[in-house]
This record gives sequence, C-alpha cells and structure tokens, in this order.
Amino acid sequence: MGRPQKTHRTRREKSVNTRQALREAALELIDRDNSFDGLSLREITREVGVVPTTFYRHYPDMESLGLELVDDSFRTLRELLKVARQSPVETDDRIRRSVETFVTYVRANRRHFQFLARERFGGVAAIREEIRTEVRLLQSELATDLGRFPVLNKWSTDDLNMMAGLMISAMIGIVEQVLVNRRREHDDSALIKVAEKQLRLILLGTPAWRSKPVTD
Amino acid sequence: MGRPQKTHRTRREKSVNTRQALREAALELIDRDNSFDGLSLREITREVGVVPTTFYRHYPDMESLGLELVDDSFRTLRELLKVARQSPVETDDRIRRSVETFVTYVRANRRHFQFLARERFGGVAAIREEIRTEVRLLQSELATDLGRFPVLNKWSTDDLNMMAGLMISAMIGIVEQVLVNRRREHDDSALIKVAEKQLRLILLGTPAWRSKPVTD
DNA sequence: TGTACATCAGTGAACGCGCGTTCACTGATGTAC
DNA sequence: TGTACATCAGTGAACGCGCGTTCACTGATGTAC
Repeated sequence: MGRPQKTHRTRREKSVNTRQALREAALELIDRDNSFDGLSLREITREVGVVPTTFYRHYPDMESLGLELVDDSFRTLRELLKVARQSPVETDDRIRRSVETFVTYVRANRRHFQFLARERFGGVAAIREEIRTEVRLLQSELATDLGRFPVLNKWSTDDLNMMAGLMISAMIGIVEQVLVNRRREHDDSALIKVAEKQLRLILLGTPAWRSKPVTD
Repeated sequence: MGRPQKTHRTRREKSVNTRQALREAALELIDRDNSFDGLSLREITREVGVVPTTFYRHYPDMESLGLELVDDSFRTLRELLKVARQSPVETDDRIRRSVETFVTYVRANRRHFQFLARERFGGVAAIREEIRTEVRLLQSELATDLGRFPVLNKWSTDDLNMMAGLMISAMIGIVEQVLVNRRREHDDSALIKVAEKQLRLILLGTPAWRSKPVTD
C-alpha cells in the first residue's frame, strides 16, 4: 500500500516466483511418487495452479527444467562442501562431525537428493550425464583435498582418485539410507555411526597402503 | 514335421515364449531409453509383435512384470555368488580374480543390472522395496562370509555388516561405471584395477580395526 | 507528473495422439471317453 | 485310433482420458517522452 518500490516489482517477482514454483512442484512430485520422465508438464502446472501453457513462458521443454534442477541440487551441495573445507582442520572427532553435518544436510535437502538419486540412472540421458559430470568433478576435488593430508601427500593422483571414489561410493550409500526413511524427525544416529565407521575403516588402511600393491 | 512330441507342445511353448519375450522387451526398452514407469504397456507389446491385449494373458499389470524382472535379475546374481563362494579359497590374487569375474558378469548381464540401477530409486515403490530387500539380504550373506575369515572372526555382527555395506557400496559404484559404457567390447581393465585397489584398501584397514574405535 | 506504447506472464479453447482397459471373437492345442 | 468338448493365447474394434503443443487473446507492469 505505502511501498511503491515493492509494488513496482510485483509483476516481475511473480514471474520469478512461478519459475521457481515450477521447479519446486517438479521436485515435490518426484519426491512424492514419480521419476522425472514419468512426470507430465500438466501435472507440474496443475500443482503450481497455472494453466499448462504458462510452462512455456519459463522453459522450452521439460528437459531444460530437469537440467536446472540438477544445477540447483549441486549448487547447494557445493556450498556445504566449501564451508566444510574452510572449517578448522583436524579436531579429534573430525570424521564424526563431518558425517553428522552431511547427514543433517541431506535430510534438510531431501528433495534435491531424492531427485539426484532417482535421476542419476533415470530415463533422461541429458540429466544423467549432467549428474555424472558433477559427481566426477566432486570426486577430483575431494582427491585434491585428500592429497593435502600428511599421510597422503606421497600418493599418486590415480590412487587419490581411487580413494576419493571409494569415499563417495560410501557416502552415496549413506544418502540412500537417509532417503529410505522420509520422516524428517527420523533418528539418524545409528546411520551416522555406521557411516563414521566406514570412513574410519578406509582411513585405517592408508598407512599400510603401497606396502604390497605398489609391486604389481 | 516328424517330431510329434515337440509339435505337441508348440502352443504352450509359444505362450511361455511370449511371457518371456514381454520381460525381455521391457528390459530392452529400459536399457535403450526409458525408466520403468515411463514405459507403456503398448510399447512392450509392440516390441514383441503382439496385440496390446495379449499382455493381460500373462500379467495383470505392469507392476507384476516389473517385480518378476527384479526376481530374474537377482536369481542370476545369486547363482554367480554361490559359485564364487564354493570356489577354492585364498589364492594370492583372489581379490583381483573376484573383481574380474564380477565385472565380466555385469557386462554379460548388463540389461539386468541396468534395470536394477535404474529402478533402485525409480518411480515404482513396490519395485524399489523389492530391490532394497534383496540388497539387504545380499549384505547380510556377505557379512556372514566375511566372519569366516581368520582376521575377522572376532568382529561383532554390527561391524561385519558395516564392512559388508561398505564393500557393496564400492561394488555398486563399480557397476555404475560399467554401465556408463555400453559397448560390449569395452576395455574394463582400468576399471577392474580401481575396484581391486578399493577392496584392497578396505581390507588393509581390518588388522588395525578396533585399536581405537572400540573405545567410543 | 501524465500519456502513449511495448513487453510479456498468464489465459483458455482447440488439435491430434498414444495410452490402459473392456469386450466378444477365433482357432489351435490338450483332455476325456 | 477317433470324436466331442474345454482351455486359453492371441485378436481387433472400441471407449474415454490425459497428454504436449498451437494459437490468438488479455491485461498488468515497465519505459520513453
């Protein structure tokens, strides 16, 4: 009423909101039941409460929306990892706390992770490839990070990548477990303990590494 | 012509074949492009070369067919593992050879694994749950097997399960890599080396296990 | 500040299409006598 | 061995439905003067 600057932008804001609402409706519907390529344009617009043709004002087709969902999902994940990377290094229970943070984060963003898990091998090739590219990127970043640790700074790039791949496989396994139970209040402590142990077991192997494998 | 016993059964055989052909067509179409719930009954019957209504002579709905595909996929996998379990124990390069066998097997049965990978988080709840149940079963069997090794026979059931879970996560990661490259003649040797190293790294950690984690 | 014009998000009718499912049918095979 | 009947996999027409996409439209907001 008395806010000219705000009402000034109402129309544009609404359009931005619709665009975002379309993505959120897609996430919601995927989480609720379907896979992305079992999802119809009309379902999405119906969920948002606009007419089907409005969809085309924002995306040329479903695939574009899907690719943007991949970007959304990884953008937030990258932010988490960036913060984690900058946090004070090497407290005693660093592993435990990292796992806790990660699991909490997955639960807070379950629809994004649900989407990634479902579409990583889903029916739309372009989306699969985009996800795969991002995961590979994450893996090589993790490999670089690992190389900075004293125990690992003599390792070859290949071996660092191998270890990063194993850690990511383990974490994907954990993500899957988190997703199985959809309740937000679910007690994840058992899950966190197992994940922590798995990472610890991997790390325990590192001092002994190359004692034998280096010969073949 | 001169084989009465065989022509005797032609009709029945044909029906068995159609039933199987429906499942194979579904696998083929899923491998080619779609996810299961983006797949239509008509596509499947079209692929087989029968009229859509024929489908109902064999399955009440698509979900039943999907569940049978899960059974098919795990039945063959179980057979592989059974053979592996009975094979002569403890040769020096046991890990390497197990990984080789496994990767070769995944390639030979890629459509089944493609199906499992795609539907493990796919849009059909009943199928997801069936797959999850089977994987959990596999994990507990592996945990039992692990407990028979000298290094591990003092481990708690929880810890054996933790380790089995980690190994399965690693192998699922490997399966995914195999599936990315669809060519049957693809050279998997690099992949096999990485998988072997990952398992070796896990095993290297086992002697040191419990030196510290047991206290918390 | 006021007016005239451009932009563009959202509308609603309409289209042709492939879908799952029903139904009554056909005709080959299996079974009883 | 021959005949009469039951079974049942596969057929083909028909149905109503939700789909993606087109089109000309409306009307609020932003911009130029």
